[in-house]
Amino acid sequence: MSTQEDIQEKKKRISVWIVDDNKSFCVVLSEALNRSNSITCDRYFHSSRQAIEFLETNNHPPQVILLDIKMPGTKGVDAIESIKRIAPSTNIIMLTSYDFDTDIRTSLKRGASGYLLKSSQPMDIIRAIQTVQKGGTPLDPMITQRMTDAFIAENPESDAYNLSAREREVIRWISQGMNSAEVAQQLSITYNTVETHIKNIFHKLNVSNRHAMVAKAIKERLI
Amino acid sequence: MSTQEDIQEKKKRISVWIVDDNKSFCVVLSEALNRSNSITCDRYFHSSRQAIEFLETNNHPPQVILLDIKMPGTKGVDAIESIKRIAPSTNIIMLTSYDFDTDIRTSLKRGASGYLLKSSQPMDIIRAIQTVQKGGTPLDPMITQRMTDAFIAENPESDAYNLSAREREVIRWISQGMNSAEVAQQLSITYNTVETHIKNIFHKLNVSNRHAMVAKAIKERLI
DNA sequence: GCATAAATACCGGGTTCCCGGTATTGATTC
DNA sequence: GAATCAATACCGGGAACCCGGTATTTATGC
Repeated sequence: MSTQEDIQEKKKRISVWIVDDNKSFCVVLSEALNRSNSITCDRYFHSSRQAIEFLETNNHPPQVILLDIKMPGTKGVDAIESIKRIAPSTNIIMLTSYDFDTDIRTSLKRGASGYLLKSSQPMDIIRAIQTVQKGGTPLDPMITQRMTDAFIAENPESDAYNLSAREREVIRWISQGMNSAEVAQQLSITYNTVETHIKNIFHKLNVSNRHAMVAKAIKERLI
Repeated sequence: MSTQEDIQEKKKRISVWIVDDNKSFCVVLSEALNRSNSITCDRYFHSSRQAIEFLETNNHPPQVILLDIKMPGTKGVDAIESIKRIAPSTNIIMLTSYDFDTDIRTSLKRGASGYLLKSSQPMDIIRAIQTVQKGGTPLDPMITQRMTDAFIAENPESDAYNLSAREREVIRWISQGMNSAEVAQQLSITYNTVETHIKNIFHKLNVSNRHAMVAKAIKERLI
């Protein structure tokens, strides 16, 4: 294989880190991942602390982190927010040996992109990494079912901000690219009212400008 | 059941429309959906045109539309963009009897949120509707696999706009709520450079302000 | 070596946004 | 009927954004 092809190959591969206290699990999984031609497992860590420290001093975060939920020291669930703060664009897939509803929910709430059982086949994990890079939410079917049942009854996070229908409507048009004047015309209300709605949304979502509002609304599916 | 409970019950249910030329399929599926306690199938249409017309004159779009991909007249794939234009927040799940890669890709590109085989059990469809409302992407496992294989080799849509790594980085920080000055500090470049990057992104994404940029970048998974 | 593209940097001026207020109406709730 | 909330509306000023330029350096490609 020539150097050029080699570089091209590397570019295509999805970069992945593993964070798991079980050393042999890390070795086995990283080898399996590297055998696939779409993923490179750059490195693995045996504690959240080590991974976060490396992330902070290094300016090349991976595209995906596989994060064990149950570890000595900082728990996986607690590491999510730190990781997301340092590397907002890195997708996190949680790995777990057991399945407590609360942990699943907490993880997804804090920014994890997926949730898999450690008993999954390497092929399933590879597929999950690919899925998450394309924007999907890889969840073990067992977990999906459990989540669906548990989540659907109560109100999801989406309702936590108490946005009114009108406010959501304003966000929708704003996210289409309209400015306040255009939204006003669209909704047949005055410019001032639109501005008031936006100010109220800012408070409810705890943001201070439109782009953050749009980002939060889309990411948290408020609109 | 009292009236209050009745109203509360209705509020919780996910509103769904079915668009499928097969009349008995519509009847059977809508009955199955209504039997669940989480979904209300408000109405069904036997052509995309009818559904779109109703959507235009009515200001209560459903939360989810199940859309057959193969219909006489306007094809399901072509209806997606019209539906998304009228009701941007409505999630669309495509139904299909067959599975061509191109159709799957086109549908997702145009804004569909999921893709199911019509041979799926009603229970699977119910779960898919719930999934899509929580932000997931329900895809039939058969389809997922096919997609993953086909998509991963070539560059995904995300590359169509030719955003540079630096530009994506700028969008990421902007979408966190930072202003240009803060992004400049974050990236150790000047305010002017950030503004230049943003201007260039505007051109590439064909938008004219930050909130549209953020919305597009997130929706099309550019960041 | 020359074209192309990415990343960097600067300027000026018009527009829009952001934020602090205040206030009225109508519907719901207690 | 008082309180609360959503939706409506207005004002003013300072900050940030948008857009039209121009320009240099470095890296990549042919």
